[in-house]
Amino acid sequence: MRLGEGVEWGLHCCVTLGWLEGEGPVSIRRLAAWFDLPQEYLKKRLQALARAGILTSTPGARGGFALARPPERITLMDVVAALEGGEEFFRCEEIRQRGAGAVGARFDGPCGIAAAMRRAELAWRRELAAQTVADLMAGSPASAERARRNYARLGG
Amino acid sequence: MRLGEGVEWGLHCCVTLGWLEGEGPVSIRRLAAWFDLPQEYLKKRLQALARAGILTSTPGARGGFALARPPERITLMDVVAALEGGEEFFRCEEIRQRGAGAVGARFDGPCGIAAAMRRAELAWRRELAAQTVADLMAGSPASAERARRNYARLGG
DNA sequence: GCAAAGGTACTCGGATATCGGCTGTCCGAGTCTGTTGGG
DNA sequence: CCCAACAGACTCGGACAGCCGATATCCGAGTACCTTTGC
Repeated sequence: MRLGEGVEWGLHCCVTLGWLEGEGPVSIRRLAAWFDLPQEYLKKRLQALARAGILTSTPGARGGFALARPPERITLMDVVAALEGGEEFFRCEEIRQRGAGAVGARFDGPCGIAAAMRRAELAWRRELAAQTVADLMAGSPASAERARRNYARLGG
Repeated sequence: MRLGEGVEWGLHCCVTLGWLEGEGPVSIRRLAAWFDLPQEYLKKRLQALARAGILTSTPGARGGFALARPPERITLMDVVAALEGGEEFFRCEEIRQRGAGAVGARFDGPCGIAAAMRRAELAWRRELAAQTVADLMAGSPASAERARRNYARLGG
């Protein structure tokens, strides 16, 4: 099992957009050049973040993407759910109700296996929800300064 | 992102094998009939569990699969790792080091985003490691009795 | 000087191609059990 | 009665096909800013 690359891209883009706050919207072309990523596919992923209300997108010349709210109010869970669809890892197909093993059984309560997997999944989601983009920005303070410098250079 | 169905199959098989302890090895044909699952593919998944030391497989006539250790010592993490490869959800591709955004940067420490994702993933793994097959067996006590009855009927 | 027209840069959404992994099936080889036949 | 040979049941490992989702690209349409043109 594996998360899509779009999660890494989206998180890095959110952090960078946080650092570039105040510079106006950042075009997808610049963001793709920023991380050397395929422009068209990165656009698709950021559009998903915009649909989820995490980014704002302004069309037209000098348009682009920006954070829709302050980075303290964007959790990693928000980003992951927007990019991965928010579905659960484990989908219970209720195989306990099928086949010869189910003969004569009553299935009142929920499947214990599904409940156990859900517990683990909730722990994951809780941990993701406890961390925000602002935390990630604070993780490497020197980078904010460099981001502004590099963005000015890229602007040409 | 989604776990393979094999995880659900493997967990249900482990619980059932726990209930049928003492009946000798259970053949893949019976297990497939037990849950109405494709026999050949289920075999592949159980072979993976055997390679991981969770199940024992005895060849020959009247052979089959059985738990390799008492169910209290088989965690959900063991089963998931054996069936899903134990790789991490999030693989950091170090895109922070690529493109125009990386100009003039030094990347001493680990990537903060990777560290944050790893924290969440560890919470998931910890939760899975805290639950055993024995816990799942205890979840529906009436089922153990029924399992033995149905297994005797299936035996013919 | 000012307003209208056009060009440019950008996003949005859909359509399409490609690739890898999960699902599922099949087959040959090896191993153990139970039976059968000869001494 | 005993031992050897055989048949059956089962696992192991590899090879292979089909399908779906992730990745990647392209195009037409819409929108905002900027420049040019005409008065």
